[in-house]
Amino acid sequence: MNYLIRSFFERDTVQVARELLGKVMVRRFGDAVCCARIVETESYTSDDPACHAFRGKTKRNASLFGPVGHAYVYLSYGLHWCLNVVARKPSMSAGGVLIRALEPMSGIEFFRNNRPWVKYSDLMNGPGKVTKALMIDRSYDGYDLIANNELTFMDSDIPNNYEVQTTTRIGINKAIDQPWRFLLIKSN
DNA sequence: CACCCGATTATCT
DNA sequence: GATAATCGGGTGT
Repeated sequence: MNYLIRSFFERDTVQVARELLGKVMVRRFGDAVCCARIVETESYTSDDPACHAFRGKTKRNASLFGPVGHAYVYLSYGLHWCLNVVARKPSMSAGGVLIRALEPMSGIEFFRNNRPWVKYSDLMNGPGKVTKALMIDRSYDGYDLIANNELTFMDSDIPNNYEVQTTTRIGINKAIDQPWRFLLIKSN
């Protein structure tokens, strides 16, 4: 397995969101290497009213305008951190892919560290849960996910028994008809 | 500077 | 399936 390179993220944001399905999120806690498959993403770009960057650059969303392959981390509902990876073609001013859900593969005991009581199936099946399990907070906003190995992506093929689903995005009230949400579902 | 509300989750029933 | 929790940005006074 190889790490994803920066040019992977320097393409159309929707395409990156789709192709990120099945890739592996790698999280290192000290010497421990923990992996989780990406199973749900959403695309947000600066020409999209639902995107934080739609109304221009602010202190909060500045990372979305920064180099691709870096993280954009923001607080949702005053409670939860959400992890995005900056991705866009060069002609687009800002854009990112929201990592909405992961499926734990290895190092699960580390992912459970914060919340040992949660069911396996509730561990990373939501954007706020993803950041809890990965122990991501505001300090990772702007973090380079390509140049570092504490948190990064590995290339991987989608296993045979999974299928890709495309739906409209959820939890938003603007541009709600765009099919920019991508899921990986076990088909057996 | 006050007010409003959201790319959600946990914890009830 | 309803609702409380909780806070920083955006917007407009």
